[in-house]
Amino acid sequence: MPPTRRDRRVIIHFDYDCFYASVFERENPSLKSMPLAVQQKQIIVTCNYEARRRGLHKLQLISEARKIVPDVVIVLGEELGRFRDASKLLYKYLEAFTWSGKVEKLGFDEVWMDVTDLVAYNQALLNQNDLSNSFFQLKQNDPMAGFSYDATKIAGHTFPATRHDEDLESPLNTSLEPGDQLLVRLKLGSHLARHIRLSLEEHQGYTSTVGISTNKILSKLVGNLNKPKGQTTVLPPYVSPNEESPPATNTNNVLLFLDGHDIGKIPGIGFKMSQRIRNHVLSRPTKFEVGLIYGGTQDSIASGDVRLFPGMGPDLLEKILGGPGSERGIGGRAWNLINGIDDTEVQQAKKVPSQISIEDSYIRLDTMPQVLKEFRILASSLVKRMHTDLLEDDDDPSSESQKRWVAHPKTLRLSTRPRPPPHTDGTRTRSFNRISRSSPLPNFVFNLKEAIDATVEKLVQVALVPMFRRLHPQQGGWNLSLMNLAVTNMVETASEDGTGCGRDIGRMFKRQEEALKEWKVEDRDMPPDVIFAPKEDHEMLFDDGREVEPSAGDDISKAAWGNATDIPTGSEDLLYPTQNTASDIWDDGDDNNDENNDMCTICQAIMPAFAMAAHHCYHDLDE
DNA sequence: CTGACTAAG
DNA sequence: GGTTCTTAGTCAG
Repeated sequence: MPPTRRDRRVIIHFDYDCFYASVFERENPSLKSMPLAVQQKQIIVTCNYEARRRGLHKLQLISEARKIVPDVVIVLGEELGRFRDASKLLYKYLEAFTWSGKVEKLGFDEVWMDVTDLVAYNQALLNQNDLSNSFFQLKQNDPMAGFSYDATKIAGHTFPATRHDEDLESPLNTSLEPGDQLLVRLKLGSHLARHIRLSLEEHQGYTSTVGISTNKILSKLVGNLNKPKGQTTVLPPYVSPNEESPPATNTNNVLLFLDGHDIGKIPGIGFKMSQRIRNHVLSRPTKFEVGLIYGGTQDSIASGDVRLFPGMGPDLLEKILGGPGSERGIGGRAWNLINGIDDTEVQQAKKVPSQISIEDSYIRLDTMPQVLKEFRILASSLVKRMHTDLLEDDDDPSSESQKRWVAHPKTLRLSTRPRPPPHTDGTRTRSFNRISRSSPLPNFVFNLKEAIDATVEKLVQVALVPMFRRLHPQQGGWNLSLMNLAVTNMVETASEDGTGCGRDIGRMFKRQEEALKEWKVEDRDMPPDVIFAPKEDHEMLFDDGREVEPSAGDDISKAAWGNATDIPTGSEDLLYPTQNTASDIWDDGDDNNDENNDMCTICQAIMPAFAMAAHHCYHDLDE
């Protein structure tokens, strides 16, 4: 039994055409007429359509490409900053069209927009007597902002390309069957999509390929039918008329469209899942060429083969896909997907990423000096990324500082991909598995006054080297093919503009944030809820306080920093009270926090117990 | 919370 | 499952 459809939304999916190449063409328009390829390491990650016309394609070896198109222009695309910037700009441009703010990015070059509200508004505006001269209003409060369009026609391509059962040119707007209401909304959606797509090209210089439907997977998949710079709408009917009708695929455009796709092409069904499904449907394991032979499997299974397989349904899929480690409810979700049902919302933009990571791959990385060198390179990029992505201009006139952290990652993670040592019989079981260790992120990385190189060096010594030892306790023998550095576990800093999203979570922490604001370090460089205190065993201890023994601060010695010149010269790395006494910070509510406050034995300052360790560190370093 | 894994571009 | 580099999410313990 196929699940019930809820086609109440209009979703547009944007995919910028050969995005990396387009970024370079924008910077240098003369490239547009030439075959252009973007290189990372030894492969072409993307190329423009002139290059494709001459036989190049994505993920091709550079050497191969040079043979096929000797005069190909190859640009290096390993620095992702320019792509990130362009992606952000285009995202902001698209976001401005929406009323709901439901705009979701996938990677650098894809965006979904939920335009249900704009479409509904403009549907109500239609004049049934003059549909061909309609005006699409882009703003609710400005009847002049918008564009003219012919509401009797759909804009761009459709799936199916021609409709067999109904005349597209003669729609009525009201009191129709649900399917016809859907047609009207998709029509408006297609005109809006075209307008935005052409605006994007005219004003930003990027062409895109667009899909229009009622959910995320259908809009994404259908766009692929006409690329580049095309758009495609999935036409109704989205449901089969009724049970006694002929085979569903004749009358249900969603299934007609989806059934032809390889099962692994359905978004959400990746390699592992499609392999397990294939194994079951073919009732034998899919055979891979065991060696290095390229070509994969010749056993490809269409989505329709799966959907129509005897006994297929959520329960069977649960048996196939379920088990330890699998997502709960995966069977039902997969069943929905192959039926073209995806009720997941288009997510509103998060202002802060939930993770920032930097990685590099290596042919051979097996000595500590090499590792240290790469640590410095990676950590330096990471700290710079944190600056560009997590700092914003501080418009607070009462402060002279210009930047403040919008979020503080709490965790630092080091991942490596060890190359498995050649086994006894010489067979190398190459694995691409990663292993990782994480630790609290030291506060000093938030210090904007220190030079980046100094911050990086400290980070390497106090955090990365210890983590590396936990990851690879052996003295040698390892050889890494990849290292990745990440900061995760973002804690958003309370924002003053009341429009900040995540009010529910904000409310939870509001009281704590308010209280801790007073404990901020100069220029608000520091996270309000994290402190650190060096420990005697050359490892750093970081915590949110309540688990730190009050005596921890006594263990501090300059030796913990390796050498004296690395010691922070001032109090910049430490938290200390700036204005209020601690008592009025913690005594504001029904919670009884009195026992959390302590007085410093040296300077008599009152502060939460958890801050005492760091505070003592401050005194110790002054000696 | 940590660490492994899956999926996506 | 492969190429590169990155992000997001889920699950077990």
